[in-house]
Amino acid sequence: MNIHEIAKQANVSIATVSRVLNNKPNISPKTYKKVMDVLRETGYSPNAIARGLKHNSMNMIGIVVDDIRNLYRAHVIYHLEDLLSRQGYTTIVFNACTKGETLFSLLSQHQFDSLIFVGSSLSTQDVSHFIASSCSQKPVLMFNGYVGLPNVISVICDEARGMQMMADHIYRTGKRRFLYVNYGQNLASQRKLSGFRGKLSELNLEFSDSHVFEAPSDDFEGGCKAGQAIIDSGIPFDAVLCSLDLPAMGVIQVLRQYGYSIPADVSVSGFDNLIYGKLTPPFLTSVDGKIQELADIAVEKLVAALAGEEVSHEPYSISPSLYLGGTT
Amino acid sequence: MNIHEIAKQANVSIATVSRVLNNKPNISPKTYKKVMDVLRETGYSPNAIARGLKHNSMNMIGIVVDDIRNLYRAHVIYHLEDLLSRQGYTTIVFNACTKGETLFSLLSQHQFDSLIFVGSSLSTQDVSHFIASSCSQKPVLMFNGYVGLPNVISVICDEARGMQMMADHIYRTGKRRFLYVNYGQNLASQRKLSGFRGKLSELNLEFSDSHVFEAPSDDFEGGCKAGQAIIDSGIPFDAVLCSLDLPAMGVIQVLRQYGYSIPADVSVSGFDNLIYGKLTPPFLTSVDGKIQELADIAVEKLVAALAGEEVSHEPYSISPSLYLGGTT
DNA sequence: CTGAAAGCGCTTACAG
DNA sequence: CTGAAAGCGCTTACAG
Repeated sequence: MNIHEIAKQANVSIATVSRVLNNKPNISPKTYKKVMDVLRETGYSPNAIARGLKHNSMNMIGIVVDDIRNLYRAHVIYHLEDLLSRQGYTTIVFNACTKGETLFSLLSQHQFDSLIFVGSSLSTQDVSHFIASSCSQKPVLMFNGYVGLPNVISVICDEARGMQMMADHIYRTGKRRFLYVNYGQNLASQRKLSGFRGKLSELNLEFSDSHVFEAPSDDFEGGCKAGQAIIDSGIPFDAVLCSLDLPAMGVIQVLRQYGYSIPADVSVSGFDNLIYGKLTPPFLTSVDGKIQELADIAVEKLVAALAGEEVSHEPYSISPSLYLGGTT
Repeated sequence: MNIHEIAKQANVSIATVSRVLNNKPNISPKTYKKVMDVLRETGYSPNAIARGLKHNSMNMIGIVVDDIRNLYRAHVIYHLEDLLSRQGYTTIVFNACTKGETLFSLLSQHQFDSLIFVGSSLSTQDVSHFIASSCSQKPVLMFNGYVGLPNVISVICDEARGMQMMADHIYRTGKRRFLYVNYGQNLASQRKLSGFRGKLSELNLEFSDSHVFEAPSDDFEGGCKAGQAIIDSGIPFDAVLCSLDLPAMGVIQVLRQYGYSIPADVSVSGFDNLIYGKLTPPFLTSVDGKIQELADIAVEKLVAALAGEEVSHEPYSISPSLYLGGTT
């Protein structure tokens, strides 16, 4: 069923059918009705590919994410898809972790209107090169990431500030000996750690590299190992700030095994405020990155750019908030 | 940059460029090299939309899911995307929960090669009607769902069997007074409950409708409320089987508050074996639906169907396995 | 207000 | 082995 058949049945030209289909002006009511009736009868829906060829766009936006099984990212993708679909865009998610070398070739094969990279783990040299060489003509969005190119919009959560707020909050509860559990080396983790360091020095608290513990993985298990390392280090402490929720759960687990009471003996905090921290009380105190709000802003800026508006390429940053659970 | 420019630069016809692009036979090595050189120089990549118009397919598969923020579904989507992209298909995820009335019109606008519905919450009359009326010519896959139409492939986890295995396991640990926490009325929850009932009657254990408690939501909170209802009912019990992991966590939480020791006084089990149950010991005993295995089979069948092979429309079912944590 | 025609960027018989 | 031409299903100036 194509536009020619509709035209034949309605006794008009395909141009007229097309006009009805696209709500163009200058159609006589009689003709409009005649075509509409056939459209309804046949349940015809126009071929999006042909339409896309004409417009050189299928209103599709590619979203690249490391691995959607991560709950934070699943939330981001969910909101981006929701907001963009309301604007008439279709989103296509690529899990970078399964693509390897083929990722960039996949991305260039499609005629995407725009690309979104979710998570600072994707603010890499490779991605930057790719955008510069194959994607410099269309708007690109880094969600919680940054790449210094003129066509790239960045929206980020001010993680440094989040960590400062958290350290400040825990300080006010009376704790003074802070440890830090980090995971990874991407931009987000660097921002978190530097915010934390800054606040501690502002508070005149002792802090050195030996107070930073690295979780070997960004999950519960990784947190357990970091917790064990903390115990083994023999360093005295009464607060452990973690750069992610899941490792924080592991840390709590190990500290409890060693007889520490949370938060009486030790305060523990996470980052992202995911449901993971709310499955058993006391709920995990965490930094909330306001995913939905960030997604709102991101989509607004991207849609403006897609409409041809000039947009600032200064990274736009929002301040997170604190979720106060029972672990601090 | 289009095929005409490449042809001009290489001094051949567009037909020849197209042949090189598609690795067609009957090209002289000399011509091949000439074209290849230009292709490489320019970094040209063919317009997928134009190609799609010719083939009337862009090798795209729509995936419909209620809400990708659910971890079980995120895992399913992840594996489907991975497997299908290896077969050259691009997947497009629609979160049905945000689409409302527009879902079906969105699905028909695109020229998808196939549609996948993930989760038994989508095995509805509406979906069935839609497939019958607008999608009867292409293969459709119900992932852990079922619709009785000739072009629909179904792969399902045998949840009834999973619940039987779980009841049997708990029975062997000596428990005799079973309660059940249900959520929702979809096919999966019905299969779980009926499997559970069947096993109990086989074991000659007392069981009635008053032993089934409904979680008002499929999350931790819903489980807490079901747990409270169990306490309030005054019914004696030493095992609570839950139809999902998250509510099981809530049940455990409330039972602990009332002084029950898990699993000494009460065994509690979940379903799906997600990470939620592994954030604090004892880990939640749960039924593992073998998502990855199911996805493998699903994609294999779908790809066969897309290649035109006749496939059986009998639902294909795999047996889950038990993950034995510390709550039973 | 309506239609004939060109064209979007490819692929693929067909002819040579 | 290669090219000219038709055609995929639309949209959109252009002419009337």
